[in-house]
Amino acid sequence: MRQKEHPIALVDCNNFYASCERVFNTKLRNVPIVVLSNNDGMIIARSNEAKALGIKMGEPLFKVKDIVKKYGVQVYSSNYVLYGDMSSRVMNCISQFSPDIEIYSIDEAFLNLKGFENRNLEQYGAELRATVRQWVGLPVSIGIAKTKTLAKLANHIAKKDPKFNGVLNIYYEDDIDEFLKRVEVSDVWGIGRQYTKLLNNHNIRSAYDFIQLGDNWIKKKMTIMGLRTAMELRGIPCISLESVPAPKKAIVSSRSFSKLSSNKQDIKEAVAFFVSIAAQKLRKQRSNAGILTVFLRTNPFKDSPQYHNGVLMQFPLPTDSTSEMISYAMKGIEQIFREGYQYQKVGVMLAGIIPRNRNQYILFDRPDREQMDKISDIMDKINKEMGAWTISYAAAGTKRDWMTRADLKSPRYTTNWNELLKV
DNA sequence: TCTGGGGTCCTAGGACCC
DNA sequence: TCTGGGGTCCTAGGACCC
Repeated sequence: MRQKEHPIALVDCNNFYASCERVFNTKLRNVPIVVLSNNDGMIIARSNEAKALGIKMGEPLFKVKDIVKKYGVQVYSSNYVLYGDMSSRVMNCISQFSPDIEIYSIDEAFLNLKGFENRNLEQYGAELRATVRQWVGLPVSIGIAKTKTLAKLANHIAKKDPKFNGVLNIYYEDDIDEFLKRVEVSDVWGIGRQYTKLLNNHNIRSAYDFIQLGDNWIKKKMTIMGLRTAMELRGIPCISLESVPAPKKAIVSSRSFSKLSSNKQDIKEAVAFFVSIAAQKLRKQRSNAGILTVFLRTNPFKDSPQYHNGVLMQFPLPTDSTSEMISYAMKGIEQIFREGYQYQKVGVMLAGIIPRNRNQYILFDRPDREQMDKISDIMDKINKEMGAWTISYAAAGTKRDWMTRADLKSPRYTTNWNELLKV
């Protein structure tokens, strides 16, 4: 017999980036706010007031300029240092409520509430919500159910319907059909644009409609992933809680230029810069990478000549050395760079990632391997203590005028002494 | 003028092997 | 003038997530 399902909670910050901006600026109460992607290109977060004005997620800023002007929408560049710090405050706070927590994204966490079955779960959720509000200043919504997908669904309803005061528990309900009927299939976790189109074509509109479909049909059209989603909606857990984050299998670092460039030197600097970031992440999780991919592309939204290309290179032995990676990346750029194009974006990806065991290969490898390890360690330490990019490879440049634009950034209120909130 | 960045998993199909 | 069957590994592409 199946083990009895225990309650799972999903805690999710409302309009996270927009709410973070609001915490430190009282003038932003009840005002429409949007937060922009890197390069200030498109809208990636909106306060409720901005949503009400019809501003859509992912819309380019220039398309809503009129609305912004007319209604005095407050516009911010994204400030990841601030959001990252606010996120860890929220997570610390949530952790007080359950020892078993999976941090799912910057603004969401699943909690295992095993052993809490006999408590009043609504009240527990309400307490959690009030505590985050008080300690960190951010509004959160909470859904509690038997599976992750149902917790997501409950959370979604809690966020939309003010009647629930931000907390909806459907764990005890024997009959959750009413809840499944009020959620559109496109709002189900795991069902995106393509599957929504497919399902709508078959006249499936709600989460409830979806789970009436036969397993074979679902599996055939939506792979095992779709079937898993259906099972979860039927209250059968298929997706477990991962309290220890798995090491990354791929590490990507890339960014759009502030303006297009056809200059090979710029491109090379940018690539070296991205390699440095990726390699640091790799060392942080104590892994080595066997494969480096370098890619570049022109702006696909422009009419100008298009070119995009990438090259995959294998290291003789898996490595975590920035300098070794840079030298390969430079060779890669030489291979794929073409004169005469306006490049918009370059980047690198590390793959073939395995746990690090630095000493393992020394016998078979270049004698300078140990030296490289020492250099990496020292550089990481200096940058950690004295600030990012205190020390870096010359190849990564110093001017970096190709760097991303962020003209509308709020101060780093919580992490930088010079930008503390003045009272 | 102006459209992000960083991940995951699954499947089909090709290369290759015996 | 006929052309198996079964297995593994890898990659590209497509779907999804935030």
